[in-house]
Amino acid sequence: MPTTRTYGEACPIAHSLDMIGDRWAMLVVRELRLGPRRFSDLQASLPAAGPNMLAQRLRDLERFGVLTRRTLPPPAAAKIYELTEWGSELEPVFRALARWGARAPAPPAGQRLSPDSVMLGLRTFFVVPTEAPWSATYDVHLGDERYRVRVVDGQLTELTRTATDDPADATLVFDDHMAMDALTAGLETLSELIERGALRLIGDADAARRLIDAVHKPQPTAT
Amino acid sequence: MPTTRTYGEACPIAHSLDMIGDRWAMLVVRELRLGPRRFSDLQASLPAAGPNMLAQRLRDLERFGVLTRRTLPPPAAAKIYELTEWGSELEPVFRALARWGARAPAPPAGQRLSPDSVMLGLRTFFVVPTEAPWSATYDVHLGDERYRVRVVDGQLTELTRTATDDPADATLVFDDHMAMDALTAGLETLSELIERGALRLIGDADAARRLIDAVHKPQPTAT
DNA sequence: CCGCATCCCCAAAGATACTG
DNA sequence: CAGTATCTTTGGGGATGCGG
Repeated sequence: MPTTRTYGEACPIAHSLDMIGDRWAMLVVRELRLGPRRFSDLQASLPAAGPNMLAQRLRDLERFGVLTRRTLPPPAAAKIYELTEWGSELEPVFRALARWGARAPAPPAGQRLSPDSVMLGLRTFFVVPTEAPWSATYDVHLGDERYRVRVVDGQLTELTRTATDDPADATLVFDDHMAMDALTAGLETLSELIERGALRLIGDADAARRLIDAVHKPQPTAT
Repeated sequence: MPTTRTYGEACPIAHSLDMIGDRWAMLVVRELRLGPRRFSDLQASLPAAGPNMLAQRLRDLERFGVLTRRTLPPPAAAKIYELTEWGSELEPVFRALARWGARAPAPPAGQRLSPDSVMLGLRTFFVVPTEAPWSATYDVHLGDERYRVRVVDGQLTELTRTATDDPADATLVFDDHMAMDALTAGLETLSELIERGALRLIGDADAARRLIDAVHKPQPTAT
């Protein structure tokens, strides 16, 4: 009776890890946090995981009920993967993990950081303001990627990849998505970025400022 | 350029997983949530992980700053492992993971569940009451294990393994720790357990009831 | 081109035995 | 008690192939 590959515990933590604890599993789920993706999209986002690994994880996660495989209606008959309702409830786990990891004594340096990850940082480190709540829609351009953000009464209610041309209250255009990361990390200010040309702001500048002010990425702990 | 064993991303989630994403790592940390443990304690709690695995993970986690190895002052010159301040800040991650796993469509059945895990469920599913906050200390006996619980103004401020004989306001004695799990899951009530002799209550019965009433373990989602 | 399946290789995981 | 040493097994990483 060799190892059963599960932890064999009724503990809900162990059970969670049985489902999403395998290597790459959480990162696959992370890639679906901003909306459905195709196999090749996932492969492009996670190049270090081979296609076999990806297929394996997608099968497992589908079996557990974390995501579903769906075929889009014609004419766009593409197969997409998307989180189930229950799978999307991993959000608090990501939030806690990201907040913990951001405070690591030895932060990772000089590594890849995708536009998606930068935008997810917005959701992760967004803090609902106790006073002066506001409402606004935003378009955020990160290089070639475009995102739609919606804040209602100080709550971040929407954050998706988008292709719509609906006008937003404010549009933030970053040529380099790392500039946006520096912004959310508090390493640079909106004004500084605009001055050095890393950010173009269209529309309601005050709304843009409110959004950025609500994001507080913690700094590493002193060792 | 062989595999770097890390995800190679600056994303805080990926970085967290680089540190605590390896197999057994999270469960090792879980074992330290109720206080320091010796190597042999950990091995007894995680028998499926061999001593080599355990030693490896402890080394890794120490290197990352999640836990420290410390030698107790004489005469009890035992080596113990305990979470660092930063390591103990994984608590929200465990909370989120446990809450998610508890709602799994296909819950794990008939598997091991340690007394420690049962007590940790108390912390995980404890909800601070919005009204009528109270304060009390508790002794909880789960088979041979004893735990000290402290609630101050409705906040669960302490939950540790203990050996003290300080009298508590209320003492709950379970011969079988699974009875306590059934209680926190809402499958049985305090009164039922007492009636069938699975629970003996000493001291302030009202305080005991308040504690149990504040624990709400969610049920699996309908599929 | 998209969505995998297959194959090979090596690094972790797992089991067992043993030692300071 | 607190691990290390050794050996076997398994799963991950990488490349390639192949049907739809």
